[in-house]
Amino acid sequence: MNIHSSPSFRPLYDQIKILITQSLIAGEWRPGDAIPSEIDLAARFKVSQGTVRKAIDELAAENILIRRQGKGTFVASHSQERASTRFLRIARDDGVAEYPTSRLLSVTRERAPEASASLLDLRTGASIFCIKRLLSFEGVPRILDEIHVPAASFKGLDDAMIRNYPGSLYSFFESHFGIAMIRAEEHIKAVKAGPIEAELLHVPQDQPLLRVDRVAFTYGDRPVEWRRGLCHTERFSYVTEMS
Amino acid sequence: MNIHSSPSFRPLYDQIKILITQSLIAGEWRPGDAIPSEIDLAARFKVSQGTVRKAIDELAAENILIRRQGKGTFVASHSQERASTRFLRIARDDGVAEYPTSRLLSVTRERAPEASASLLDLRTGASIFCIKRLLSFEGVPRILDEIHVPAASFKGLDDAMIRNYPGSLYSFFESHFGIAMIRAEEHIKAVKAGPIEAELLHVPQDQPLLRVDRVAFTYGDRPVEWRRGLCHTERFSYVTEMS
DNA sequence: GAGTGGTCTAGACCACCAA
DNA sequence: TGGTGGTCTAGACCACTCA
Repeated sequence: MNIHSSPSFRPLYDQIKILITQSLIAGEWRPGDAIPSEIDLAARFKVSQGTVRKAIDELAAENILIRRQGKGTFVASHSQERASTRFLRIARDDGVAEYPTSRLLSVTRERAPEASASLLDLRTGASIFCIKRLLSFEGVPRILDEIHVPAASFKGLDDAMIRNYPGSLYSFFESHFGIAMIRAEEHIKAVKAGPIEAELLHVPQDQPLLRVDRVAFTYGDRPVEWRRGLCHTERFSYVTEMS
Repeated sequence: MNIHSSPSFRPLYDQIKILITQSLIAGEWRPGDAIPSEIDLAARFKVSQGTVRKAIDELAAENILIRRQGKGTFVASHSQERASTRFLRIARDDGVAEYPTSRLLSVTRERAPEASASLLDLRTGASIFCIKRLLSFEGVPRILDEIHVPAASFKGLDDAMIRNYPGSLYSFFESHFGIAMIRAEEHIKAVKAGPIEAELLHVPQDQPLLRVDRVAFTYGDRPVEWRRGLCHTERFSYVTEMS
């Protein structure tokens, strides 16, 4: 198969990546599912197995697919244990792994403020759901979250659905709305606690807090969530790595 | 070539990775240098080009090597333009790219406190250099850094050497001591400015600051730098990505 | 045009898993 | 035992850079 025709040369495996991503967007394979074997995909796309392999390798490197030798290749899901810490970067300083408990404060329907609207590619004033919650470690409140998602993509979301769901919020988004978060960008500042945060987080007013603003993306790099977390970092840190 | 002898199976390309890394540790190829071509390396290690290729691919993914089509494969260096922002995650909120200016405050020889010693695999009290500096954007001081490096690895480091060096600190470490930083872990908290920080950063006492603790590693995942940055995040944010 | 990395293929064989 | 991903090879050819 020959697609080498400069200019605007695009490798075959890159085109395969796009085709696989399109199947993910279309929901042909859902989070947790196994996708067809490399040999099957090679036949389907009429390329060699090696080319499919390279496409899958890259998607696996982006944490979109997960390879398991002897079993198959799976669509990454936030319901898997290994995903629990992927988007939660706050950890105990003593290194003990602990997953926080969540207390839902409110779920309301609102008009998107300019700040989150522009980051979500919405018009200011577009309808969104606003979720507020409090995350606690060892029963001590540490993170106050405010989360905005477009109402159009999360039709029918309400308080009780979230409250009754046992897993993480992203796992909930997957199973109820078919929306999988695959990437996020965060901007972090140090701010003073205001009166509301101070009360909810059990800290004095003006306590320094980490303010973590996030935009999360689903397949095709489409932004679908904005959130702001205010975090009390006593005995906890935001942990990150760079290379 | 057959190395498939379970148990303790280790792929060939993984062994090649280790051999390349050892050459980097030994200084056979230094940051900025071109390493031999894939064909030459394949001959040297007596494996196929494809196997060398996979080893280099992984090292390139870790930002240890850099491939340039038509030119060769190079050892990553902090002297390259593309590296300027790799380990500097503080950026202007308005998105304008700006590289800070540095004012060196002091370079002293000290005994390692327990905190940094343990993270650098040194005995408490081991000899270190302590560098203090102030980074400014648009002439406004934003980041107060305290940096610890083992004296044994940075023999002869002094004030004037750093002051006269035109590039970044990591670029300086590379060119004068042959030590290349390839990876770092950071722990971030929100803290109050004390009197010293307040004065140097031109902020009131108790101003919330980002406290960024870093351990940086060189080839072979050897920790060689500890630093603590205190950062005034007005109109600036710490930016990070996850997937 | 020579040399480098980049793509694609075909085929053999190994490691791992489940039935 | 059969199916999956994982490794390794050999070879052909393309894209890019530089002299």
